Amino acid sequence: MHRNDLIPIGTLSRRTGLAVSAIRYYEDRGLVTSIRTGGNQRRFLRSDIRRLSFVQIAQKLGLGLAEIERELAALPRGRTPNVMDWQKISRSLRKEIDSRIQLLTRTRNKLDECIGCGCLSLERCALYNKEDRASAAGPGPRYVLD
Amino acid sequence: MHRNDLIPIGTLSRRTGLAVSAIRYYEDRGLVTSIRTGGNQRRFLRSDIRRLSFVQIAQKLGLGLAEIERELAALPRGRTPNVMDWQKISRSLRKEIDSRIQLLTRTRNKLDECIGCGCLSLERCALYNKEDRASAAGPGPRYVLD
DNA sequence: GCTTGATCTCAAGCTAGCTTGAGGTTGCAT
DNA sequence: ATGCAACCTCAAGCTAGCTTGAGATCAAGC
Repeated sequence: MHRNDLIPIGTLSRRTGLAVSAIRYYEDRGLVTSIRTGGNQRRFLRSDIRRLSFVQIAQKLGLGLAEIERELAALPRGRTPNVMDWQKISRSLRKEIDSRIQLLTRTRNKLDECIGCGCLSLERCALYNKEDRASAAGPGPRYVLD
Repeated sequence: MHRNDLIPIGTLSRRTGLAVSAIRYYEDRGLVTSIRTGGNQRRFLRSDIRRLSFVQIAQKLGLGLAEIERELAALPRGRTPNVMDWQKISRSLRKEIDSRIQLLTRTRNKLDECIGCGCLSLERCALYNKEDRASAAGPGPRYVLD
């Protein structure tokens, strides 16, 4: 509503903790959009602070930028997201966390069995049969939660 | 128990599900070692099947190759690892899983609070508010991430 | 008006973790 | 002894997710 609803990239950087270069990269990737001033400088909406915060949280959960973009697609276009919008998308994220916890728990249980028999690599080991590998595939190197 | 204990890279590939090129890469990285035949072909120990299986499991948990190498350092050198060795290293992996589950659970709880107040997009939300304890750590959604 | 810091574009570089391709050799079955 | 799959090395390429650098422009305080 006021003029100061538009913030330059440096401010967005400070408010999100993201590097300016990262924000520009995200814009290229379509994760966030900006308008330009007469002098061709980017101006973002304040609500983009939250948008990029969401990106960071989702990333920590192991989602790739493409997946995050898909999640963000649930947010309205042309209107600043409201409480309901964020609730909806947050719940989606919660489901993601739940499934990851489940996967880890299953893996842990299987590892427990394998500690018992010391097998770890035997064909019959529950941890390592083909069937299981398919279902457990996904996270990859991005799945680093510090 | 003589020649049979040494396997070529293709066999190791089939037994682990890893690509031949990946195994060679791991050898370059020092995750596994081999001896050479007179014709310069690699020969691995049967126990390397288990070693590489461990690598894959650890990778799924989000560990980088460098970290995995550190874990593997716990295995004996010059002797084929026995059940006890693998039990020990498996337990180490189990701890890793536990801590990841804990982190996810904490994150989920915080996200729940935010769904409860519908705040993920509001300035006063504990997740994003710069003025509360989250801001002490600096900008960005640290409260959820840390 | 001047200076300084913030911003711009575009291209290239970087880490991780591999794969792919070219060109050549080995080893085992027939 | 021959054929061919499996093996070898080395270099380059690929995806993801950015960063860095060059060279230029913009915006704001004094």
